Amino acid sequence: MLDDRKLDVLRAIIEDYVSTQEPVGSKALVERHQLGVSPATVRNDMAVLEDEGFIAQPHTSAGRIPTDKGYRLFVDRLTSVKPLSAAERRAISTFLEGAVDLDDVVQRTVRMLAQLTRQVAIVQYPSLTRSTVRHVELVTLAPGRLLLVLITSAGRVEQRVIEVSPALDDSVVADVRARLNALAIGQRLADAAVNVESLADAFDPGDQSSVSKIVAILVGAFSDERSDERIAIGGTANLARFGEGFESSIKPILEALEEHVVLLKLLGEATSPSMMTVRIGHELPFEELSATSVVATGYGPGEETLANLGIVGPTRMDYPGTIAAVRAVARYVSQILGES
Amino acid sequence: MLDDRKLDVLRAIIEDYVSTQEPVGSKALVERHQLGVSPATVRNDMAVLEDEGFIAQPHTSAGRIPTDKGYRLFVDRLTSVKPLSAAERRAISTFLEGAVDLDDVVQRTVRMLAQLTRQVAIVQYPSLTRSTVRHVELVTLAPGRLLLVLITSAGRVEQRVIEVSPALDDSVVADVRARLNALAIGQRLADAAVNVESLADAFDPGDQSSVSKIVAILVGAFSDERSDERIAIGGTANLARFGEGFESSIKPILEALEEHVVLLKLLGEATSPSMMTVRIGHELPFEELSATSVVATGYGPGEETLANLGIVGPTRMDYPGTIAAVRAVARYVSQILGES
DNA sequence: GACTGGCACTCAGCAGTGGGGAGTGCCAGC
DNA sequence: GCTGGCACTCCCCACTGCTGAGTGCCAGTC
Repeated sequence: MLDDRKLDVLRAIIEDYVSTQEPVGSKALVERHQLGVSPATVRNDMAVLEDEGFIAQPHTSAGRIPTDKGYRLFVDRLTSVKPLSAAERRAISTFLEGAVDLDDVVQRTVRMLAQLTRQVAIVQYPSLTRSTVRHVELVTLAPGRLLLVLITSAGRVEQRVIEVSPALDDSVVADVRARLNALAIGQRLADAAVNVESLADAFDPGDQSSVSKIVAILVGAFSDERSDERIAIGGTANLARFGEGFESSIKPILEALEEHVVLLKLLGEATSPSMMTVRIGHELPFEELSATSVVATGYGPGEETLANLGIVGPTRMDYPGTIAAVRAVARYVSQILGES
Repeated sequence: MLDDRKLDVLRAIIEDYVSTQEPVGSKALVERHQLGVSPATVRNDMAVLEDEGFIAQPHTSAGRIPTDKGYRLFVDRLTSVKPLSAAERRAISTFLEGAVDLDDVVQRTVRMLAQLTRQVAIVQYPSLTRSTVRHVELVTLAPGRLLLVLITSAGRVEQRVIEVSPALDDSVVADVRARLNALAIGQRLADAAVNVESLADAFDPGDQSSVSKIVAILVGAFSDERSDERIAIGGTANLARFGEGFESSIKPILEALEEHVVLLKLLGEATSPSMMTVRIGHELPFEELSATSVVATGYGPGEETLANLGIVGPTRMDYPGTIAAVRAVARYVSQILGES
């Protein structure tokens, strides 16, 4: 049904449309690509492609534009990821390596991604619940006033100030700290939460209520899903670039960017770092975003996915280039997180 | 030169233009406002106002629109802040009081501000350098590996992991901690930095290099100007609302929002919490933002300014309402920060 | 002197018109 | 199965004339 030449025609249409943003006709197509056939032949192929739903005509006497289905076929079968240039790779790695803490890593990543893809970039902060405990610290600030610090494998630091009454002896605090660490270090946060739950039982009745409170707050920090929603956004200025007839699509995107819940859904369920998710137009679970595509992937050290990152842009985008950029950035971030 | 009626006319023009977004003519003006004179008279007044540069005509046979100078006069002399409704006040206070930590306070503030003003809201995180030290904590994570935690008066917590070699005895660590706190608590960060500088001299020669390192890192945290640049943005979706002819102005705004340096400049030098800064169109230090105004103020407990917050919107905005909202939000945040 | 009604004038915006051009579908021929 | 040719469609653009909102000015009135 779709022989090689028809696929070539589809590819050519998409490439031209992406770069010119205008419907492409048969004549222009043979001029710009070495298809080796005449416009008339291309027209016949186009008619077939249109029947199959891969391209469409905005109006009778216009060229063709790709449909979501056309982009889908293109992404799945007609393109191989084009590697980034050496200069780009170098730029990514040096820029990301300059980061001083997790916050900085995420900020830099989102910038880098926006710059490379010239789209709106979204980076989810490494999930707390999916990381492991590196260290728990508990210190007395003042009698009855404790500071609890939780450091995770991804370098995230959470702290809580706890008021306990009655106050705990320093020796008890030290004991709690030691036991907490013994039970939690190296565990995933969810497991650690279970492990520490009954810690208070081991203490003097007089201290139990205070210890319980500490444990409760630590468990709360372990499972704070608010922190899973933290997200960084960059490159919104690129939205203006989409423009010229794309203005109507910019509003729903801006709205989506405000709603972190929507964004998280767009980034999708955690995919493994080696997998790319590309969702095109109506494939997204939001009708208003029918002119929008999302390219996302997971990231994290090794094959473990800590969180997702990706970009949002018009369906009319350079998929090979974008996919390559997203993948490359995800790899570098993963690597950096692995090191620290 | 400008009698009361002319000022009334200017006020009426601004009010109508802000609500309709269209040039307003003399006839419409007398119909919608009780000016007590005929259109012809209004026309004469308008001619004077135009001569003085307070209003302008987009083209010969159109109504008038206010100039930046017109808005300026309006803001300075023709308007009194209209108080928020009781419901709005209640909404602000309950919403902000639900915040669990500083990050949350800032996030909620920016949301609230965007929602109330229907503009793009910007909130600068409480400045580190301008706050005082509440507590410094120093604990041993492992031999030669220390965790330094700095808690400021605004509730900000900064932490650093420090590797020292040779490792310090726990007793030395405790001593360092005690001395640091003695020197720093209650001080402004900048002063604290000076105070602790020569701390290392008091220790054994063998420990001095390690202590110096700790001090150096603490001083670094005290004066980390990166943290002064932290900013939260919200309500970008409101940009789309500006639209219809305002599209050309949306791009520079998006670009400004990307550049935190620009934003900080827009928010302006720290003004006291009781002062509002309104900068209109060309009064802003960026030419591209000539169709944009900024309403900003400082916030912080008491008369002390910790940082700024404000909104960015089209020059054509409801100044009285916006000023009232910004002021109210700033007060509530200040109050909340004062409590915690 | 200040206000008003009247009037001529200006000009953006809109609808209608018509040519040009890009692109198509189809068909007959190779 | 490909190609050249041809009739057809219809967007786009430039041009036109009209309408109406709005103005500036002037002479008249209180």
